[in-house]
Amino acid sequence: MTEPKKPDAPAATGRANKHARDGKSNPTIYDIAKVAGVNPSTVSRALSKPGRVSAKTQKLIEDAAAELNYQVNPFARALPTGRTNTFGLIVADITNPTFFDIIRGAETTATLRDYTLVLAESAESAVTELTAARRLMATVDGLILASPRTDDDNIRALARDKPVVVINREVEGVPCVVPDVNKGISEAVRSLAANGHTKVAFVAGPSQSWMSARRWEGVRAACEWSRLEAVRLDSTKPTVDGGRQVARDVRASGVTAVLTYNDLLAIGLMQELQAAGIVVPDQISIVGFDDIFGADFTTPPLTTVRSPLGECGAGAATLLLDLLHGMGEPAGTLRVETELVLRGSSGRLLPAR
Amino acid sequence: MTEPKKPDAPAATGRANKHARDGKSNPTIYDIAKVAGVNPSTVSRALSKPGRVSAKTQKLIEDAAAELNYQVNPFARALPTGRTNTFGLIVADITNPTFFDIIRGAETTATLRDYTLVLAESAESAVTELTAARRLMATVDGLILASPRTDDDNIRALARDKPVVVINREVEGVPCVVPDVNKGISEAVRSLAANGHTKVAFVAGPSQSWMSARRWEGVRAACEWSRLEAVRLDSTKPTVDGGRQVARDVRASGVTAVLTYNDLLAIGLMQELQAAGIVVPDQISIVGFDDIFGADFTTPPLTTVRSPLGECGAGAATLLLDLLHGMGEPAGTLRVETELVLRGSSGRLLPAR
DNA sequence: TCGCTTTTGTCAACCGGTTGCCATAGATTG
DNA sequence: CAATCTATGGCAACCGGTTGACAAAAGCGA
Repeated sequence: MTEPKKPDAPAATGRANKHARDGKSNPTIYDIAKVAGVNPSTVSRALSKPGRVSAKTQKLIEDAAAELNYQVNPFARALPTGRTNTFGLIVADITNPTFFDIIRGAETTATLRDYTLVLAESAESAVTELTAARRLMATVDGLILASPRTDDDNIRALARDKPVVVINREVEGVPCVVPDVNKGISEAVRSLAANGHTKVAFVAGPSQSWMSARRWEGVRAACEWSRLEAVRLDSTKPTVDGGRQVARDVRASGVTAVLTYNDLLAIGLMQELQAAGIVVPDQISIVGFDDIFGADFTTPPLTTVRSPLGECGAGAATLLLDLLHGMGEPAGTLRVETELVLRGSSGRLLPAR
Repeated sequence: MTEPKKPDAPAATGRANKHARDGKSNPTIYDIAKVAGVNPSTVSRALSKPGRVSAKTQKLIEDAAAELNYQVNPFARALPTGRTNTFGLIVADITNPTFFDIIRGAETTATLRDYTLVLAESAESAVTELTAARRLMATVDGLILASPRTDDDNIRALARDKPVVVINREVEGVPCVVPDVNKGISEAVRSLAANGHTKVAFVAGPSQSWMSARRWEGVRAACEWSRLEAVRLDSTKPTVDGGRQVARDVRASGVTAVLTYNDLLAIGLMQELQAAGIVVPDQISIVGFDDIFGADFTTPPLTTVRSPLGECGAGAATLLLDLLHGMGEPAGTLRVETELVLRGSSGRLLPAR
């Protein structure tokens, strides 16, 4: 009974017909083929290889597809080709607002180009991150790593498998999207210098954070240029809580202005200092990084070096998709501009009363 | 030169061997079968049907799988079964912090149970939402809709296809997770009443928002109970900006306390009122909803009715996964508690100076 | 009108698991 | 010890597109 053709059948008297439809599950290219009176492979070509079939047949097939309300089965397509029209995005912490805009930028670009975004979180752990990355690798066409904690070699290993784009970090041999901190930082430091500050602190982020190192470098260089003294303080974690905890060190350091690794730290620091009766910015100026959601909720609103996070997400997605479609070269770093957003938390030092 | 096999090789004389490995692509169950000396179908059973094969064979196969570093091909599995170990989450706005915790809750639960989360955004549009939902439906096992804008009938239609769970809205016949507003609201209103307020306003959210309607109902009922006068004001959009815009109406309404549909509106409103020189809470009390990230960044920090958003996300994911695994009944609504978070933006009215 | 190139459609073999059905071997029972 | 049952592994047909090879058809110049 494996004989699919019935030599004597007058009409479609489907017996053990292989691709018989019973109106139950979704229509397939076989159904379309039957309706349009062509071979299934012709349908496949019409639907995915523009120009491969004649305009006439194309139209015929498209009409049949529309009539049947056909939708390709992504798995059936993925099985032989490996393509899934999907890419993964791994962030360190979904509730960290730094990533919100990155996620949105990537999602928007994905949808725009008919891709689906798969999201995973690493919970700030390098091993979780790598596990998630490996897991995703199986089902996506490419991967975006936002502020990855994994080391360079592992990232390169992933990148050998499928296209990978890194955000907020530079990895040799892997395409990256990083905010160029210099412009924003020098604006910030110049502004502080102009307001009479002479000694500033930088509150660093996680020790393995590539970006934290870049920012500290930038701050130190800018301070040198402006002839300010710069000191570096460590934080326990890059959160509001971490900011509160570092307040002691900040006061002890005797600086009149602070730049922090990120806005969260800045906000926590400001809260703690204010709780201790210190007036911002009269007694101390505070400058954050990133301009996250909520940075302007504080009183005074936070001065910060804005990174165009949405742009980073969108840029990384674009880079990845271009890579997937064979356009453009594999490596290279995309730099996006940063700028100072001057709000109320920084300004002129008032003489002590 | 496309001939990879040498027909005269002495060993491993794979002829037109169907599942010949060349060490290139990923190992398959056929490779395992060969190594373990069993049939591929036995491998399949050993790997996915616990108990179907003998312990001895099981071990044999597992060892071979480990040795080859085998990973199932999700597409090959999905094709015949339809199962993908994936579910979708659609939110109205990725950058709205209300959804952050929902996303995290869902993601955490997903990872915990070996599922992958696919995220999509509807950009607050009912049609985009439906499109995204339909698109996702093809590739996921189930769907979570957070604060959907689509109408009930369309949601039910989706739910007929695959399991759907709704957050922040009740849809007859579809399992839902909703914060039970009453406890939090009555706490809030009682607190206002105790502080001498007699007339409060509720700033509503989007007109199609089910949750906004519930909250207004809750506020009105609680006010009636506490013998307060309640008025309802409309907002243009449920954002910080919308909050700023509604400030005029709030002042015109002559109330001394305001509850807003969400924290974003509350924050915007507070900013605008403060900019006009009004002191919060001395001259007006403000209470938000949700307790989003950043609600405590403001000065004074925002009093708000907290919804356990993370719990909602996790609960919805759990509900969905249980449904997918045949446990539990299809419908029913999961209610989570809300509570008042008393911070500085509400309190006793000071007599006008 | 004929041979030659270019389209265009068909055939069939995949991609890699899953699963119903069946055969066999070992266990159980009378 | 024969008869029956059950646990286990094998066979082969799917799931639904994709694609290389090829043949039929069409276009075209001489």
